[in-house]
Amino acid sequence: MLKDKLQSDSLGQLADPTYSRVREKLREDILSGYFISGERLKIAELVERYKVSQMPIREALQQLQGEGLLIIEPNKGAHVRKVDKQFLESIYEIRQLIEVYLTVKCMENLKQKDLKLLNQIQKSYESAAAKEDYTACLQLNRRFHSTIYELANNSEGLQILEKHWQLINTLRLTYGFGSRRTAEVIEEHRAILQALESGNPAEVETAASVHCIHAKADLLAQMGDRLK
Amino acid sequence: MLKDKLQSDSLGQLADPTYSRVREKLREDILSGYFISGERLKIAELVERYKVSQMPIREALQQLQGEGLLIIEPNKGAHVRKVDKQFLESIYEIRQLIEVYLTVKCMENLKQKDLKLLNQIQKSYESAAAKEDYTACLQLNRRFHSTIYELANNSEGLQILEKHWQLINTLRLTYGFGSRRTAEVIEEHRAILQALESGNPAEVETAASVHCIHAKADLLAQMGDRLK
DNA sequence: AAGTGGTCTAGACCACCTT
DNA sequence: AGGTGGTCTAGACCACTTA
Repeated sequence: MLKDKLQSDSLGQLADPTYSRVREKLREDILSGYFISGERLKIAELVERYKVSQMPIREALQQLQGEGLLIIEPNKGAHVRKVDKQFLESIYEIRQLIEVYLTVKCMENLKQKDLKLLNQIQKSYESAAAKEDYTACLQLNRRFHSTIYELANNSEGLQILEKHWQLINTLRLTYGFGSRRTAEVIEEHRAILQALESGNPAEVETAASVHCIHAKADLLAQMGDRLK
Repeated sequence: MLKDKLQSDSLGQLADPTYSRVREKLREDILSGYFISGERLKIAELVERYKVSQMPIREALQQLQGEGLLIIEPNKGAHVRKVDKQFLESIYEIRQLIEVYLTVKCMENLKQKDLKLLNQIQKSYESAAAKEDYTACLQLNRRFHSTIYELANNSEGLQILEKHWQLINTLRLTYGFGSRRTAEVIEEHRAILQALESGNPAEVETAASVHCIHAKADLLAQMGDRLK
């Protein structure tokens, strides 16, 4: 029995609901610049473009509004939020506050086995980087950080950082992938690990800050003139 | 020509779209404890309860997921997020980070006319408090802070704080309104204003922190045993 | 293997902005 | 007043879970 409906990806997992796929595609189309900043998104056009009906489109729009990429006004529709330098900087400023806070706070609950796990993830990252497997790098990078954040026991902060991740990850995939920053990332993660092991909050704060600032600078540099 | 459809509120403004009204009502019903923590919300039930069809329900659910009150899993529906002490504390921790940051950062752009406006808002607050007009107090309190936040030029932080406001405001309206905290709020706002006028960042940081910590303590006290 | 409940489609309705 | 486009309803479809 052939299920031609399934548009499962190469990982072989089941197809997501339509609204999820539309959301991903729309996010890409906004961040890649297909839709112009400030443009009004008309549902009829999107229905045409993505070949689905209104409901999944609207759900996707709601979700992207939650991510800050759209502004929806009742009875007036959705506008694309300007993704300019100022927007990205505002996100990274907030990110830094939260990342540093959570990384320091995780020390309260950090056990030996957690440090072991982090070191293990780090090792995997380093070997993925050596093999130039950047997809694995992205995933391991994320796992490294979310392991730390989850230890901090702060659901709100975690949720905000997850939201940002969607956005940043899409930007990374759109503009220059396989960043040559892997070597730097390895250094910075090592510094964070070492600081966590030392148990010195000030050291952790510094290491986390540095990592975040560099990540921001790298992304902005990669996007370069396409911004604004 | 009678428009019996309009369920406009006492302020005389036009009725919001159905999904907005459903969202507000649902938020109330979640925060007031009508729905139990972790309960699965079935669309059919909500259709019954709010007397509307599925689409506005689903849009409201999406938006509340964005606010962190719900967790939606594809093909599995929506669960109510536990609104317990830990959840509220995680929100206030993040709030404090952002509030303090934005309040300090607004100093970069703060002009004389802005200080004048803030003093004016503060004066209005004090006279509303004297008249025990708590609805006006809530609004003026919000205006005081959003005026400051907007000067900080950080759209992401502003958006997060707005999101929190929806939640906190609903909690305030649900549990003990007309808080006896107005006198304290007046003092704390004065301290913030004075710090801003002094131009001393450390002083601003302290004043903003204190204000946020007290707000949290007050809300938790008001909710008291109803938490957990 | 049936049932429950989330998801999608098509079309009607109605608010807002033109002429 | 007419048109454009957002919003809502009803019912079909289909994924996931019970027995």
